[in-house]
Amino acid sequence: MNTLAPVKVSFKAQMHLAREDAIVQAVNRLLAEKGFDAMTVDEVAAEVGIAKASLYKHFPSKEDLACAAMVRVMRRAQAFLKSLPDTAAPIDNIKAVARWVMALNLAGEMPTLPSENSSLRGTLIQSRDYMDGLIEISDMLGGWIEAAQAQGTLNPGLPAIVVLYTLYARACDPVLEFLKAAGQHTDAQIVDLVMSTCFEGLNAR
Amino acid sequence: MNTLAPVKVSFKAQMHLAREDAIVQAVNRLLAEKGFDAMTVDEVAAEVGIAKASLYKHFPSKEDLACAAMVRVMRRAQAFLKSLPDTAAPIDNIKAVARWVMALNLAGEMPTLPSENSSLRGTLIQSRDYMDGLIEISDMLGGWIEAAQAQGTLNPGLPAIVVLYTLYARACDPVLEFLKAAGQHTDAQIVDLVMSTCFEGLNAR
DNA sequence: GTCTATAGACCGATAGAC
DNA sequence: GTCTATCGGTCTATAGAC
Repeated sequence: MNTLAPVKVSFKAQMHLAREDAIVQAVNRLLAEKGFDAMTVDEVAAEVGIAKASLYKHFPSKEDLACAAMVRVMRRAQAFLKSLPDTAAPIDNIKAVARWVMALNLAGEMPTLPSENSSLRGTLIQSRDYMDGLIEISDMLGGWIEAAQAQGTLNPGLPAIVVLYTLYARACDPVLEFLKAAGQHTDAQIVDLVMSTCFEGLNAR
Repeated sequence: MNTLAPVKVSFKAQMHLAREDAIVQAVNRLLAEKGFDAMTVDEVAAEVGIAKASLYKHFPSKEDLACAAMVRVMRRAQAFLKSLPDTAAPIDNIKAVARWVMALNLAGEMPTLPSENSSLRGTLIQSRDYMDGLIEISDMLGGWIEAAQAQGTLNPGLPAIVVLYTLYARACDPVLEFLKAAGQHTDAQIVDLVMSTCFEGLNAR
């Protein structure tokens, strides 16, 4: 590092980061739109408007590309979680999170989780950034879930892990896109409907 | 057709159908295990124990292969629906269907639906067999849903289409495999838990 | 002159099709 | 068992910024 020209270095680094952010945003969108397998590296390069070779200056593989996008989503979720008031009722925070992820999904910014044996899975679970984020999010949500169950606002008969997984699954619920494709409801109405089925269930009350 | 040897022709046709059934079963299993994109035609041939070329004697493309498997699932669902008593309460029939598809999922026999813009979608919606089955199933379920809402056993505030899509989505709910992977519950317990979250919701009642 | 990004050709492997 | 297309990944030559 040339300490006599700190501005130049900073500027270059800034450019680098800005481009990296543009790349990750594009990957995030494509990942949400078509999934990991269907997304091609050429598409990503085309969408960002840079050469494919330049992509590999930033990320060593397609998996790392997708991983970076997943980490970004994770960080956004962490930021949202931390923005919620600790003084609020845990059930309200849980519902706020559910609404937030559903809105993200409807906005086409929620990558589908690679539940299956994709090559992505291996990269993700080896990524410290991803796993740390996932664990922190799970811990925060888990705390709220148990608190809400103790307060009698969430069904205490359900294991907390079931509630947690259900919330994760709702983030990628295909019902959202089905209803959007049906075109009979606005995005806000769709979120309300799925929130209702998720928390109140299908039964009459 | 040689009408002087009807037995032989029938035998050949039977063999043909038997092999076709073996193929479709294998495709069904692989489709459930890894999804359409990750499934390769070579795998299918290997699993059935026939040459890859032989596959193309039965099905013109990978999409048609998968389509046949989807039609098979659809037919099984239709058969199950028709086995349910018309005299039963509609809500009971709906829940029986939900349990049945969840069990199918846990048994590794429920192909993941191609919600995205997969090449499968096009083939499916152009398939008369698939679409007819889907429509008939949707009609039967839709009738039960509206009847249950009229009886006050299903939440009448939800559009019937939302209930229908929610049931379809639960058939492929990743929560099932998550809980199975967690290994803390038996298949029966998992079905009970997801049935609870689906119909009673996460809220305390 | 040096560094970096670009464009585009290129390679190898995989997998669908026949 | 062969053909061919696609796609992840690499390489080289050119251009431009400093």
